[in-house]
Amino acid sequence: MSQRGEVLEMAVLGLLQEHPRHGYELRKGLTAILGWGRALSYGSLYPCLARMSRAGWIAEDEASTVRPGRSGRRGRIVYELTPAGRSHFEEFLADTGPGTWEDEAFGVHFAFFARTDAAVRLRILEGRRRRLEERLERVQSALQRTRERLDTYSFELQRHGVESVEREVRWLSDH
Amino acid sequence: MSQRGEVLEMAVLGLLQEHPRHGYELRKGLTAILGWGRALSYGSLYPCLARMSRAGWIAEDEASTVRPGRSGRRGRIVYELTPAGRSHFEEFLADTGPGTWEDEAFGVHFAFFARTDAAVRLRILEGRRRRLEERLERVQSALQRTRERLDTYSFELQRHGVESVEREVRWLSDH
DNA sequence: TTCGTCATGTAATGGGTTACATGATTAC
DNA sequence: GTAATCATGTAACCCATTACATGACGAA
Repeated sequence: MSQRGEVLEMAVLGLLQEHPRHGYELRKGLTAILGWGRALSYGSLYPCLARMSRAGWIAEDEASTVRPGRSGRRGRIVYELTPAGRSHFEEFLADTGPGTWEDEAFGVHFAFFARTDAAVRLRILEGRRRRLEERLERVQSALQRTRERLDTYSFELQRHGVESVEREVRWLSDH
Repeated sequence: MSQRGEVLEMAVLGLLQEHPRHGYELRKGLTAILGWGRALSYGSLYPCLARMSRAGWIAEDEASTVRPGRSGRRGRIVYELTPAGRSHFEEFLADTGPGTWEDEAFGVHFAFFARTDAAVRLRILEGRRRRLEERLERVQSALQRTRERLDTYSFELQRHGVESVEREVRWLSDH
């Protein structure tokens, strides 16, 4: 569970857990959570919402949804979590399995840390740190094995990357 | 030029510019340069090499390539740069256009900074910094506009990300 | 009246991974 | 002998972006 591809879906569920939102509004939050340089594209977002709606995780909030043409207001489709969607997201939050520590999945877990059980939070953080340390080791041992010195710049790029996330982990450990 | 999708290709050219290599060996360097968490997959690498070979940027180094079955050694296909490939890569290195500063393309530029003209290097670095600053501003203004406070964690995640690259830029500025 | 933002969607494309298929060599 | 690593490749799939299509609303 929560292996791959579900990252976007989990981020949507997480945001909708806070309160109902329509797609255009969701995008802002998603763009921040996913933390790719660019904004999430509508070509990804809307098909994803349609899929999740068919899957029964989210549903239109009839009360706040506005159909275009009718009334003075703009058309917008407001989604809310279904009970199924809510429990699916809880499962995701509680999951500390291997897939959890993939970069993207970690980012989503991280974004909803405030709503995550403290014990689970720590396990995820520790797993993340272990993973980053392994990564650094692999890079360093690859460097030594081939004995073929990587460009200093590339190495520093790698090292800075690992370092910065480790700083974040430390920052989180202090709360 | 160097717009999209050429990232992997440029990294290959850059590594082959140092000395001829076969695919399996290239992967190690590519994995480090591209700096995704995971290793580059062969399903990406080999088709890419075939494409580049057809395009005339790289060619088999007959002297060191070993066909399987013949002789006591393992089969391996060693590639070298063609003159066309070499000049294509030089063009890429000299390019400081907007596309240059996309995250991935920047990583490749960065990896071959040692072989890049100092003036071009500075322009690329400055552009990168400008881009990162814009990114930070967008994040912050989005935060203020919506007045809907992002989860503290997400915000710190963003901030740390930008910060760490800024530290890298500073580090590079000092040489 | 024109431009920026709000708002939703589809179709084509791109560029990667995974899973599969194969086989030699090296280290234990 | 058997497991890990070396070495190359293909086909199916995943999941994103880009380009396109449409239209209302608010502000200059």
